[in-house]
Amino acid sequence: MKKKITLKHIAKELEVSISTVSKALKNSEEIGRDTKEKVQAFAKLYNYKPNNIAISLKNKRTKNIGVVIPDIVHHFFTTVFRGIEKYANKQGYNVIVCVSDESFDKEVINMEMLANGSIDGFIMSLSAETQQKQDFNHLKEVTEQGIPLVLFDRVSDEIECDKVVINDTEVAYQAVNKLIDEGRKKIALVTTEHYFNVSNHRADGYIRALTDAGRKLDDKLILKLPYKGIEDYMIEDFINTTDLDGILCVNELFAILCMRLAQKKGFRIPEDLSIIGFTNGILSRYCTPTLTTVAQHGEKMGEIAAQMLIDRVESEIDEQEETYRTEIIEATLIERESTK
Amino acid sequence: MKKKITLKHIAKELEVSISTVSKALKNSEEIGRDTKEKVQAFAKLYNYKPNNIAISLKNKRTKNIGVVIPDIVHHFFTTVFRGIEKYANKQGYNVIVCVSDESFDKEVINMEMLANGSIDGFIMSLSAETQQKQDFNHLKEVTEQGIPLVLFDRVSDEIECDKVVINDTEVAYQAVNKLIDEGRKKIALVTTEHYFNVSNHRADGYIRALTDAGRKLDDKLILKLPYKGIEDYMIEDFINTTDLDGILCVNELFAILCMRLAQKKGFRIPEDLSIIGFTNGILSRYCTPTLTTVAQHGEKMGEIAAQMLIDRVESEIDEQEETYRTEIIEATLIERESTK
DNA sequence: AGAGGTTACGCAAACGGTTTCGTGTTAATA
DNA sequence: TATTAACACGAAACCGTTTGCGTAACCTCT
Repeated sequence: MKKKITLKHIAKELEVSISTVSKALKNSEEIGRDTKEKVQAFAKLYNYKPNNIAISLKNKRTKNIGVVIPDIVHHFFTTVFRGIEKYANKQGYNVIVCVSDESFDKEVINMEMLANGSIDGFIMSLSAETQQKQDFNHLKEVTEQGIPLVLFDRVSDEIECDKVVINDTEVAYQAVNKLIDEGRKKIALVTTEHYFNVSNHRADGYIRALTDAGRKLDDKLILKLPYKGIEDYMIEDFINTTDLDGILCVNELFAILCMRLAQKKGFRIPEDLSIIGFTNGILSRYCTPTLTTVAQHGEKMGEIAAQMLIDRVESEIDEQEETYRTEIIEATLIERESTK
Repeated sequence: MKKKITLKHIAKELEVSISTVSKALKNSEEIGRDTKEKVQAFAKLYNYKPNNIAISLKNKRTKNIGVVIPDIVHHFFTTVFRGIEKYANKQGYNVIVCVSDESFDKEVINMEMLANGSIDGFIMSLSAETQQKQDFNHLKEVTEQGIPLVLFDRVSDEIECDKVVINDTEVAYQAVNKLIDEGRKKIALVTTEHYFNVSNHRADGYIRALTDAGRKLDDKLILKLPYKGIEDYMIEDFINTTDLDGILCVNELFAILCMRLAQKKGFRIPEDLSIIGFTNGILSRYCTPTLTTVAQHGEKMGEIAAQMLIDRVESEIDEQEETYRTEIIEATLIERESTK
């Protein structure tokens, strides 16, 4: 077993001091040609690589970024993560992922674990429970310690930090307008409980589109589903008791479920019923009929979040004039077979 | 901005030595009651938390584990990751994820980045390119340095380390037998290029099942698809030119594609054609008809991999008698609508 | 009162680097 | 020949902890 070699080993072997070795490896002008060559050759031979931890301690910079997301078995979050990882890696950063599992407590614990020096900054999307409780103290503590934070998708106005979101309201507005243009008269919204900020924005778009078109709003056309533990009957009841010919769903799963259950009831899609979902995931592309959906461009979102974070991390501490940005990514409607 | 407080700050403020503070916080018998209380109160007040990096340097243990996987936007890998993260977190470990993107070079670079002290051990699944090249030097270097390594799913016999796999051959055998029991006469196999070990094992099961049933093997019934960049025509040609009534696909996507394109050609599923896939992902559950599939129990796989790794990491270095285990997880066939 | 034992704390090394500053040697200059 | 600058290198501090060991002060017992 060849244990990792350190500066000390090289120094002893070559009978020079540790500082000489360190400088020689950095090609410092201070060190003579011969010594440099000798040291560098030796280091290469033994495949010397400086210890990241030691460097982190010295520099007070870990080159790690912490990502805390509610779920990892989830198409949207993984695409965002891919973007983060891609950009971060390019900049020489590694990514530590923690999954909050939609739990407030886990989110807090994860952040505390990471905030004690393990990472240079956070990229996060709030857990369902955090959004519900509206308790953001753990985030505020972190930012007060001077640790940069970038929030994406599930954000909150109460937290002052950089953010990346999509134009939820506008794109929902567009989606509903598409349904209106198709001639749909009874357009439903299938959404989550109120505490998800994105769902609310999408609902706003839905409402605005209908009112702008001079339609009456009808509460019976809005179905709120729990985030976890959905049962078929919840949707079936809705479909059975409601007269509708178009649905906007705030996520992909809702859309797929609606489509399946509507098909089961004999609806032809898109002839009798148009369906539009959010999240351009794998389901949307491979279900039958394929699903018209809002692409959130998660990968781009991740890249931008990572860029914002790393910029913050690397900007000299003073120049952080506490002026935070919110980057808005333009989502796009991808038309497929579930609409006309 | 409240910067993180250190032992040194506490020591100065309380006019004691750093070591006294350290010991007091650990409730050492060496320190007097009064001092301990004073220090602990002060530490709590200022929310002192020891710096992870400093501790890592001291202990030569980071409490981080490195996960290198080919892809993150991929159901199976994310479920495995979830298992890893779950177990690791419970044991106080954090997880650094690097995505090799099926590239050998990225795999090597990622491992090198992490191997310089950032992590205590690796959990990996080999990239496509690595399997193709059969070049495992980066893995051997890591293990020679004494860094524990656990391979899952995409493993290789050439690497000596702990492994977690599923009983691919047996479960493929079972799956094909199910098709035989259904009375299928022309059972096809849709697989990947040869260099994926799991595909080969699954192919073995396919072949064994057919030969055990006294069937003649027919090369025409085997379709090899590229791993990326699949075009519809590749499958359509196969379906058009081959007489078949049953298909075993080595992954979920292949199964979904076969199903879609067969349906398009007028096949009724499962009446005319039975399809079984691998990976019990979201597609299998929500496509129409739902897909009979082999559940690989990724989460369990991840948990076991993490457990094996952490056991290794925490066992005293000497007792590693170089006796590696390969844990085999029993995959199970989940029957749905795509088979009778 | 002196020996011996506690008690309660501090010193310093160590982990593996980086970096500032000091210094001995040599060669160039006056 | 004495002065000095350039060169090449080493000592030591530092990042934040942990921990073995030394020791001053006090106590107890004879």
